[in-house]
Amino acid sequence: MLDKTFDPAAAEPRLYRQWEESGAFAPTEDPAAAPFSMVIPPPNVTGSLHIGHALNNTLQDVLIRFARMRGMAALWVPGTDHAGIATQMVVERQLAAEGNIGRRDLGREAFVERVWEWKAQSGGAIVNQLRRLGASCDWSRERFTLDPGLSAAVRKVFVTLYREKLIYRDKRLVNWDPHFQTAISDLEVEQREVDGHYWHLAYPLEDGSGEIVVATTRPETMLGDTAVAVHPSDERYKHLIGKCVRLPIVGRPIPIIADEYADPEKGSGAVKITPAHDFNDFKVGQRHHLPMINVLDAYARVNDNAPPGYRGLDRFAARKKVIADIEALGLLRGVEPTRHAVPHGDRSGVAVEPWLTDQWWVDAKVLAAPAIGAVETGETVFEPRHWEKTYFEWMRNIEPWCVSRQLWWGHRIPAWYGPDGHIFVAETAEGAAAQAREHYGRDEPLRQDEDVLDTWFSSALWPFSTLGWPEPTEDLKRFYPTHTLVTGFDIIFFWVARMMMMGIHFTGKVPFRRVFINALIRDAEGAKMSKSKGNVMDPLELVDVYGADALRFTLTAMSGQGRDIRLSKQRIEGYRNFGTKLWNAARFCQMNGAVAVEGFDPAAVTHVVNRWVRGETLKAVREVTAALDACAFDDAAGALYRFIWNLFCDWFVEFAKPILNGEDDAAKAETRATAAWVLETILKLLHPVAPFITEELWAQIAPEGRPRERLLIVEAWPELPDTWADPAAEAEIGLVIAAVTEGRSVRAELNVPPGARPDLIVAEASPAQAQAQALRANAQVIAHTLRSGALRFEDAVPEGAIAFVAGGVALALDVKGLIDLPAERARLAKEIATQASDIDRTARKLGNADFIGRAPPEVVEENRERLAAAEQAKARLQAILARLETVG
RNA sequence: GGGCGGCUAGCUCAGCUGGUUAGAGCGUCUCGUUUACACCGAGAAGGUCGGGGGUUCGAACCCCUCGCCGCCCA
Repeated sequence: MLDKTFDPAAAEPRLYRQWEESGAFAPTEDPAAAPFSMVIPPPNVTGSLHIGHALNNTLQDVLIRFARMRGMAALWVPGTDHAGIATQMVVERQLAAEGNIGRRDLGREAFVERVWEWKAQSGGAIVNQLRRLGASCDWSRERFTLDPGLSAAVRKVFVTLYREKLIYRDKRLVNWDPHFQTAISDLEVEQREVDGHYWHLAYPLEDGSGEIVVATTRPETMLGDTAVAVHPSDERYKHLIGKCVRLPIVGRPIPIIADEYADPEKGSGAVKITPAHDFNDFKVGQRHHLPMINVLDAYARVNDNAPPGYRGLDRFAARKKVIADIEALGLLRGVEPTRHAVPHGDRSGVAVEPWLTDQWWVDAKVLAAPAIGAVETGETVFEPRHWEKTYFEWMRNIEPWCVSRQLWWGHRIPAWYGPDGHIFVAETAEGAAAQAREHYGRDEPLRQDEDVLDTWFSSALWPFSTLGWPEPTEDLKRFYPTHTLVTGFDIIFFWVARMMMMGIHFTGKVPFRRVFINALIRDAEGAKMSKSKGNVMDPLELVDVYGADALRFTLTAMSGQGRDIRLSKQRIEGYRNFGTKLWNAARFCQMNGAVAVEGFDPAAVTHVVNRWVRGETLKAVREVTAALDACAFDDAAGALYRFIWNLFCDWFVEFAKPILNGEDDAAKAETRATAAWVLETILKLLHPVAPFITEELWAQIAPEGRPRERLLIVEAWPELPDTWADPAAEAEIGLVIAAVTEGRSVRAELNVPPGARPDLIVAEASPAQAQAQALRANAQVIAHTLRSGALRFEDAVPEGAIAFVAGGVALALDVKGLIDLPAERARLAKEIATQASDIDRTARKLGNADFIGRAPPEVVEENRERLAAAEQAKARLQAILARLETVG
């Protein structure tokens, strides 16, 4: 006998082990099986599972389990990302905490070794956390972005793109993170609103004929100014164009130039130009061939290109000094407070500097073109579709991608420099040496580029590098392109777009057919979860308390498309209860000997309750299947919830009770077998979302002595014939349900004592034959669920009975002496009013010639029927009320 | 400034290509221990679908406009 509740803590680890040991996570070898593959968005190797991972991986697991049960060769490739800057940051912090030296003092080799140690120590954590969640990844294929194979793929891609001139080295402005002393890509920069000032600085004209005032939020950059720009059509300054000002403090003469970048509406209309420290100014500088004077070093301290008094000053100290000096010179023309956006490094949190350096760039524009096309043609589709707009928006305006990072943890760039600076790009040092020999005519010492690649460079190859590319492996042949990618919208640019570009460029095929964008999880108040706010929900704690299934079901049910998820414990608790409900329904089946019967054919059932539930099961199977096919996870969860709780438990189990306790042995046996069959179908349907409890029940409800041949995880997904739809049974049981529901409502409203078992009267001389038959045939079932007495057929509602209408049939509960007359009158009056308003509304509609003329005939007919039914119901109720008046 | 979402019951959300009596869960209230389940059962209350226009026989759904809220990109 089952316990009263499921014990997830005890069962989950056992079940997971069972799955893993059974080999169920690997794709079937069956060559006839259609492939269904996914790659996991690799979490940071040293990270830990947060609630967003839980959502993302639950949805993937739902998909992969669904595919597996459908007999597909289901492969979910797991793995982790080395997460360059994030991981390096953690280890550097560790070093600092230990009072140790910085990484530069430690040296590259020792530092990288240290990171590997940290990876070895913490790297398994997140993978085990995925197991706790029930993720059925094929762990035998687990990959890490720094694995030898994946690293080889990275080098191959780099070298190929270099040869194709799609990767090049260039000196340009980059976003420089002075904290990490590395370049970062545009995507790693976030704009933060900060309070600042507009300082108005006067630059005296060189000829002494006056001054020109410029406004800036970054006065320290004036040390690197090489021009002042005014709008060409700005009458105020036209006469000054071509003249020079003498840059205060520095003393350098710089020209006044005409450029449309200067906005006459802003400030004085004149703008200082610092090409080496501002992206807009850089463009102006290029247009006008201005010198680019870099005045900051890698730490954002003022360098030797500035006057001596400034050298070595931090940028913020330099700002203060510039202001002070300008003021002392009498050139400060005003200060106004302002709030403006300042670019910050997303990891370091410090203001980034536009800084002029040599970096490696990927020509994203060229790679983007076919990636845009693939989504335009629908070769890859986004789900929900509207994310395609976001994708297009970015891809169509894509900028070159800075891929070099001045870090140590990552894929070292496969480029070597000769003594004269000549670049040799090759997959190996030997290859580079060979090129150099060719180039110089002799061996020359080469120096490998110190930099590593952006983490997202290797991530971009993930769908094919994990399958073995560039080797033509079996996996690659069978499982690429992958079927679906499940990820968050926050990495559409970082990751999805780049996989599209690299995938198409290197394999000629899109990396995935479908991209499902899952929602972002927030707390119950709608705030983004963050450690600093202290509102994070640890998925593992939730698993501890409620079980993995409850968390999974909650996340699935709440994953409505394109919307934030507000997660609350209350909700999880509700779905935990749902599991218990199912558990107890199974317990009921078990107590009643409802076990799977060998050779049972649901097609052959005859009892109307069984025929009905068979049809409802068919509907549920269709609904859940269609929903999962469409990634409509919330619909799938909703359909499961309703079918299991509101249909199977609330109605079928109740209907089964009188049959199982009755005298008809054939009906009993059939109902037991049907119940067992529906339950097993439920376990299959629910398994992708709630794998643990279903697998456990699958084992526990197996008939004594006959263990299951297979685990539920590899059972076949239900496919039921459409012929099992049974409109007649549906109509019959529908009437029963309506009668019981209405009857209960009436009982409650009139305070009929709960213990009373009043007779149910079919109060009409001649109800429709089918309906009368239906009620008669289900008298037992009705009596049980309505808690009524005998079912009687009478010509009219007898005195003292409370009448109601269900499914068009006039019914009454014979509660002589028990009813509260005034309450009953009020109830009837209210009911009549409801019908009257419906009649009114419908009649008005039907009275409208336009409606009759233009609405589709079936809609008109529908309304006619409704009107007739309402009028009939109203008439009946009025008659009863009238009689009640005379009685009372 | 550009773009994308959202605004439906006290709360969280469903409502597909216009025709439902606008739904669910939670919460609230009333009743209930009927041998699967109190992590339960039965019933009830609760919404002018953000405001205003328009299209249509008919709008929560389509169009315009305004107002908030959130996110992304400048």
